[in-house]
Amino acid sequence: MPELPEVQTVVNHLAECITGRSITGTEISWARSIAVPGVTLFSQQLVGKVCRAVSRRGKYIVIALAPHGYLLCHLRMSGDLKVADAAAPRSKHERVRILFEGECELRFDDPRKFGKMYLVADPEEIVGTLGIEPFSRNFTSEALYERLHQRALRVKTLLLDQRCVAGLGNIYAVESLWHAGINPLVRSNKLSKERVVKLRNAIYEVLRKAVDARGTDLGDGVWKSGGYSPKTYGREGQPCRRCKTVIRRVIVNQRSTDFCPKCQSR
DNA sequence: CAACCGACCTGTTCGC
DNA sequence: TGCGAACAGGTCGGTT
Repeated sequence: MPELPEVQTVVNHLAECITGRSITGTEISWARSIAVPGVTLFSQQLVGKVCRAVSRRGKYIVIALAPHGYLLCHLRMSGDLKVADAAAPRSKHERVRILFEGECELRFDDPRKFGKMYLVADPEEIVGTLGIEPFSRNFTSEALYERLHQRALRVKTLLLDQRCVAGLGNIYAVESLWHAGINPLVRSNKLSKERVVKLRNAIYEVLRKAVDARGTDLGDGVWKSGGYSPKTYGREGQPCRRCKTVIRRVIVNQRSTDFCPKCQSR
């Protein structure tokens, strides 16, 4: 479900609500939501810590704790993290609750149970292998070109590889390729410098607009607040927003991939 | 080396 | 209306 813009939306919410608060307890109803360490250690080490800051790396939420340690969370397909009043009714799919002083709690909802939380000394243990952060100054067309040309994968496959660019998922990879006019099946190492410049700019613009819109609303009720409206993703059979050609769908890496056969020809 | 497949899970939608 | 199949925003490890 969540890609970079949706994760950023969660981060903004958490930063506002739990920064400076201290943890008083935990409730874990699905043990496998805790990736590391074990459930017991996780709870023991969390109690008494203070939430120092909340940030994001790729699709990981990073909560810095005082006096030490980091709580990371990956929402995977269906996860959501929100702060709620202790008295507020709980959702059906709540997996972990982290209790704070002042009757407020962090709730990890995750219907499909794919999401994970990590309590570590150094976030690099988890996010160390991630690629370029799209909003950092390192995200240049030169850097992207170099990474695309290191391998001969279909360009969309490489965009989904978090070791290349961190934060893109199926929706925004599809959207970026449409904006850049690049066919998803093209080999990454065959892209010219000019096309990589277009791709870099498309990725940056798509993500920036989606963050501003607080993510995408796909109508399942989870990201209802998200106002980003995909131009191509999920529009198979409908006219291209640019040239009216019927949008087609192919499967790349077992993921649905919508594209315009004319704007994104080979 | 790149592509594919099954796991991990549950909920929703679609076709009959 | 009911029921099974297909599919869903992610990632990993093992095969082809």
